[in-house]
This record gives sequence, C-alpha cells and structure tokens, in this order.
Amino acid sequence: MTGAATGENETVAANVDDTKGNGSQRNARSGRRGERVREASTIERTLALVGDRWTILVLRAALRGIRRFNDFCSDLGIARPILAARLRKLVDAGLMTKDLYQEHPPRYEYKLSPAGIDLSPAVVALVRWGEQHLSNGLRSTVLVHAPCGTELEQGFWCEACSTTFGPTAIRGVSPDGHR
Amino acid sequence: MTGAATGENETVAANVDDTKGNGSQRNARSGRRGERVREASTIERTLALVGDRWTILVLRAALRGIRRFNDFCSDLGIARPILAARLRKLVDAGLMTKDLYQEHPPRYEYKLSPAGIDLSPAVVALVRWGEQHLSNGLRSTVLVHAPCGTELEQGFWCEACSTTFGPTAIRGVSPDGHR
DNA sequence: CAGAGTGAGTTCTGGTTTGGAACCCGATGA
DNA sequence: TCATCGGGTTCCAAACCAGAACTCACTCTG
Repeated sequence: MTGAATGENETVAANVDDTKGNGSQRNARSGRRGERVREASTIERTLALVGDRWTILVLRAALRGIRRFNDFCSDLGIARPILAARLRKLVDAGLMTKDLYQEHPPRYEYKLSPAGIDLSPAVVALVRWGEQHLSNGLRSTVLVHAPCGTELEQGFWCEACSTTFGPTAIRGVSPDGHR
Repeated sequence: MTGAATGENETVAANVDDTKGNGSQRNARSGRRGERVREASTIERTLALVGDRWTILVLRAALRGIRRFNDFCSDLGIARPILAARLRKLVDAGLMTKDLYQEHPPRYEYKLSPAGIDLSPAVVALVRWGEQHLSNGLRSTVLVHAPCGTELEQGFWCEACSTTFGPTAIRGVSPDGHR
C-alpha cells in the first residue's frame, strides 16, 4: 500500500531502488544519544561530515582558492571556533591538507586534497540549484565552461550508451549480489 | 577516478573565479544570534535550507519513493519532531508538497516538487562521493543507468562544445556581462 | 460497544552544537 | 617596547537535536 498508490505519471524520480528492500538496516541503537549502534550507512556518514551549514561553504571557498585561516574567516563570516573545528574535521577526514608554509611563527595553509576536489560536483550542484531556485531574479554568478564561456549543464552520463540522462533514469543496484 | 568521463585530467580546481573579488563583501550582522543583517548569498540560503544532517536524507528517501510520515520516520531512524520540522521546512520552501490522500482522519503524503527533484544531482553527487570515499571496501549501492545497467558518471556538460568536463574547467562569471 | 491499533503529529526535557567576544601566543616591524 | 598579524583556544548563553511520552481522530476486532 505504501508505495504504489500514486502510480500515475508524475515526473517522479521515485524509483531509485535502494537494493536492500528493507531487510536488515533499521536496527537497534543504544539508549545513549549520539552513539548509535547500527552502522551508519555511507550517506549518513557523508552527511555527518559535510551536512552542516558551514562545511560546504568552506569547501566552496577552498575551491575558489582561499587557503588561510583568516581569509576563510573573513570571506565566509564564520566564527573562528567553528572554522577551526570544521577545518580540523576536514583535515582528519582527508578532504583537506594542512601544510606549513612558513616556519618561524608556524603558519599553515589549507588546501583541498583530491578527495575534497572530488566533492566539487556536489558543491556545484548545490550552487546551481540555489542560483536557479533561490536567487530572487538576480543571479550573482553563472558557472560556465571555461574554454568557451557557455553556461554548463550538469547531468549524468552513461559511457556505454554515450548519452546523458536525468534523475529518472537512475537505478540503484547492489554490488555484492553475486560477487 | 572522478574524471573517467572527463577528457582532461587535472590537479587543482582552485581557480573557479568568484567574480566579485571582494567588492561588497562581508558586512555587518546584528548582535543577535541567527538574524544576520547582511543579505545571505544564494548558497548560504541554500545551505540554510538543506545544510543539516537530515534534510538531504529526507530528500533521498523521497527520491526512493517514500511518502508518509511514519515511513520516513522508520526508514531514516529520525526523531519525529525533527522529521515534522524538516518536512514543514521543505514544504514551506517549495521542495515538497503535502497532499491530503484521505479525508476522514486527515492523512497526508509528502512528495517532491519539481524544485525538489531538481536537487537530485546534488543528492546523487553526495551519495556517489560517499560510496567512493567512505565505504570501507564494501559499497552498498551502485547507481547505474537504468536502461543499460552501466554505472553512471556524473559530470558537467557543455552543449556548445558537446563535451563533458571536470571541475577544473569551470569558471564563474557575472551574469550582467561587464566585469 | 469497549478496547486496541494506526497515522500524524506535538510537548516536555535534557544534552549538544553554535556563534560571538575575549583571550593567548609567537613573531615581526616601527 | 608596544602594536599588529596570523592562527588559534576558552568561556558562556542561546539555539538546535533527540528521545520518550502524550494527544487526537478515527478504524478495526471481539
């Protein structure tokens, strides 16, 4: 009853299957707040990392070339303790590196690691969504393909079919089904 | 890794220009917590909306076809008050709709609106990043192109050049031409 | 018809996280 | 020597989050 009721032809992207039906997951957590026993799924862990108001902004600032503590601070308007905590978390998670760029008063720069750069599709997707849906008529920035200046599209690409497609054509499968 | 579909390979994504140098920047906020005076930029508003641990998970559940309060609740393991607050926020923001599906005890279903579906590239990007960087060897879900079953790539696409490209080839420009 | 069950929330109550100010520390540099 | 800068940390109040329990309006079972 739950699912099918609406069957109709909405634009829906609603059949991204999650491959496990629902057999196992949902199990116990301890009584204590914050330390759940069930193993968090991958996305839950992803969001535990980047799912807050600042982390993505820090990443975006880093993508724009900002590297120093104070520059992040004044560019984002973020409170210093929060920034320190976010940078530490990102460095610990391997998304950024902290390099000494000057010894005597030890000074560091924060740069994106490859894993951090890999997150840029997500950052770009959020930026673009905001520009499309939240800008009140005046878009502040348009992201374009640098070589030609055309506004970029973001989409999914199937190498086998050599085609792009939208969210409705996505399915989730389990990799360990037979392997 | 990321770039299978991207022609060039690259190191740094650090020169996405942000078009404003810093002309108008970072100005005042009031003394009160939470009500800043400066007009938040688009991404800041985007993140104020979806930038927390649960909203993206709620959206992902909705993409998977979940529609009812209790189903979200048990699928995600989210506390009921938080879920109620998130759904209300998403409905208010126009990302989801709340439809009556039964009168007598009034019962509602929550569905993604087109604006919510538009966020799926971001959700997918986060899921994929997590699968690539956070799964400890065992990936729980692989997203594939439904018609052919090939694992999908996500990338940027330039219609003018008919080419895909990676994050390094992105530039930000001001929409009003000058600059 | 009483009682159990269901779906969709809200209230209550603590623990956790944020955000802002202020402070610390080690070099410069005037 | 004192001020400044870059990079943090400490302290504290306000906001947010999570869980349990409760409400409300039905419907179903015996």
